[in-house]
Amino acid sequence: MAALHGVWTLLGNHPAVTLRCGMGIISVQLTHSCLFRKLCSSDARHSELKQAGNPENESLLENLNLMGVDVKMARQRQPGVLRKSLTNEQGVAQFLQGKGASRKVVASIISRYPRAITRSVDHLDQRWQLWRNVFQTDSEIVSILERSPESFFRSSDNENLHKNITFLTSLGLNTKDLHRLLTTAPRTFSNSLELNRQMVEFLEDIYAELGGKNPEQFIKAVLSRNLYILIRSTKRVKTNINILQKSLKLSNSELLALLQGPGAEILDLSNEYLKKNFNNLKQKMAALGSQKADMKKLVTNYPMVLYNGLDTLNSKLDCLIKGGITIKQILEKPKVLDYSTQNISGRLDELKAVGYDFQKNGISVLDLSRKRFVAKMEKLSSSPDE
DNA sequence: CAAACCGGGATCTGCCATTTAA
DNA sequence: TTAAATGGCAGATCCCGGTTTG
Repeated sequence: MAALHGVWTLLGNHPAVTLRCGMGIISVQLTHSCLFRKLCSSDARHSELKQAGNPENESLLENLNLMGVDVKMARQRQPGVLRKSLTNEQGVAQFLQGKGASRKVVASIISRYPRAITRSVDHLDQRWQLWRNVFQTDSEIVSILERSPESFFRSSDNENLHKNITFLTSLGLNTKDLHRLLTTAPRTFSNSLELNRQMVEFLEDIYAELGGKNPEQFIKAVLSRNLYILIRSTKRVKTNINILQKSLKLSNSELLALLQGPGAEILDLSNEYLKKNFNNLKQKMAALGSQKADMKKLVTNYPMVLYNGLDTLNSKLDCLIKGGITIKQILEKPKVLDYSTQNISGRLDELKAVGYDFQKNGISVLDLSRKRFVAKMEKLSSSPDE
């Protein structure tokens, strides 16, 4: 059974097919023929194993076409919507256009999240008002809708949305925090209140376990340092915290400081990615001849180092070393790793040309903003001796 | 004055699987 | 049984400049 399931997963991406073909042994045959028919047909619509009694709504299709909706995309995403007899595509389109969305944007929204057309105008009105509690203008909301239609439309529970806003406010997040949070991770709004609450409670628990005394500020610190936390699973965050603690052998207070400090920024990374980067960093550091303690120091001061993928990080380090920078210097100024390899190597070249002495002057020049760096270079070239 | 510190901006969705509702 | 709702996942940095400090 498990094997079968695996096979279906591998064959992939046709949950509707799988379901409709049933779960029994005979169904393997059926599944194959279903897939076969699907694969062999040029026009998915007609061969799609649509059951006899439930065809797509032709007039709806026509409407959508007229509106410029990519029907093929819509069908692929939410086939059920196209079979509904009652939809509100006109109302939704008018509503969105009234808020400043262009025809094209509306079409794109519906193409990417067809279920949008099942919402009533009243319902949309309500939802829009709720979003306006956080966003100052309609156009801000429109731009988020354009970016991520799903964030706005996936849930139809306005009451839940309202509770979420109340909840987030109750955590002590001010308007600006809220705005930042929802601009960046609009899905947060559509989470169930329960899900958001679970994450917050999970963080509070961790915090208490580690002996923290001010949960409210901890939550605020973590959420504002990592706006994606609330759209991650507690499992993921939990695992990452464990990875950090185990790999670095942190004491409670060290971990606490890390989490409410810069460490929050890497909590949303996928577990495997974090692990991989950790291992790579460990190896790389060892290869460069630094101690275990250095690793701890680096990650503690600058957790973002783990955000860099394996290749990126290695090439950055190599580039610095090649330019005559020592690991010791990098450990003192890990922020240089913030910049792209390109940027770093460009600067190294420029500095080399004027004979900059890193031993004497340190490597802070490397993590200046471009403007500041240019100014610095001008000064250096006009008075080459300092 | 420069260096160091620090937070924030851009953007981070679109898909799949499972559960719930009708 | 189908569609709706919801949870979860993979993906994989770079840069700027205001403010504080020395």
